[in-house]
Amino acid sequence: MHRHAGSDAGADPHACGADPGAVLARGEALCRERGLQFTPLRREVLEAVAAAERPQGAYDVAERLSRPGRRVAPVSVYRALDFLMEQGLVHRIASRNAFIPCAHAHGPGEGVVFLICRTCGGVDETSSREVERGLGRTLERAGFRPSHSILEVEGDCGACLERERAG
Amino acid sequence: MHRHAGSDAGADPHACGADPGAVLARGEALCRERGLQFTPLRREVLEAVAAAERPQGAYDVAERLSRPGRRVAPVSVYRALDFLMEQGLVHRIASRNAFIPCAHAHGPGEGVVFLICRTCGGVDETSSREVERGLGRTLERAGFRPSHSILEVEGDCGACLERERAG
DNA sequence: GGCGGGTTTGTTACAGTGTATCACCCCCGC
DNA sequence: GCGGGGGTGATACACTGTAACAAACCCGCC
Repeated sequence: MHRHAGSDAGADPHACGADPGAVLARGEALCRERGLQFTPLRREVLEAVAAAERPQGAYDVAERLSRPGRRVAPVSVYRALDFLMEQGLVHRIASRNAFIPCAHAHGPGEGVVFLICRTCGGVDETSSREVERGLGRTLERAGFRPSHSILEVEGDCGACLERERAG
Repeated sequence: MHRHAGSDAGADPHACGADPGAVLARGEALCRERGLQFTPLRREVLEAVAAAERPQGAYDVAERLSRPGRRVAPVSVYRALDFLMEQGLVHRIASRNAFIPCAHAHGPGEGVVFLICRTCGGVDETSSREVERGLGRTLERAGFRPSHSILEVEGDCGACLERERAG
């Protein structure tokens, strides 16, 4: 899954994980542009995360990439994931200890909302200027200077609600 | 710490963890009212979390409660924490795998924002109708029915910013 | 061509977080 | 007394993440 769920008026829609090819292409372009190495391992890890329907744990990825004759240790996956997160190519879902791909660039300070479906397990990513603005005001009132924030919502996605209604 | 950082106009201020006695009193009252057992272990776990300045891990609590002659296993602490969370007496900070006390009742569906200071490690709890409203609209637009959400902001709290400016 | 230095990866070991399972205990109602 | 349910103790285990060090690799430079 990792569909995009829409965002505030004016924001670009984007597809998170909808197309592994697009994610890989973005990773490659982005690394070239920044003079960083898009190594085979990093590519494979990104590919594994992007190909999955649901958030993948580091150990899931390690298992996916391991075959008889080639073992990929979790620690290697963690390093690749750290790199990919720094570059904004994957996100970590704190409430699940798992990772999802991200195919679009986030603006600086732009808030992201993760929509985690408890039925199908998929995760959508969206953003909201409304939430961002409200949060900014709230933090200001509290005298708190933010550096990073996570907003994860668990519930039922539209598709699963529809399926439930029909079935 | 666990100070209260203020909330939207009209919302009651509340002190999370500011007064362990108040937290315990609320726990006791709430269990009596709901016909649940506020056992010694649960009380001790809540007390340990409430007395701490910063979020406590389950293993921290287990260590705190253990003395020569009496060992409290982490698993027991987890069970107590699960109970306390269900009753809304403690919150879990997902980004830290740790727990903080909560001395006030949250309204149904009321959003809570955790402000995590990366300098002093303390956590403030606040709420914002603005954020809640914006999030509600965003979720509606996405066709997503929420059951539970977490909003954690990491940064620098006012006190630490002040201290930095002075020192 | 060989050398030095930074980055990436492999490997092992370990720390930290959370859960499953079963036995025991205690209390309460029948 | 006796059965049953909730709570706790205890052990073992699964899952998540990091530290430390060695080996491989790449690239510029002499």
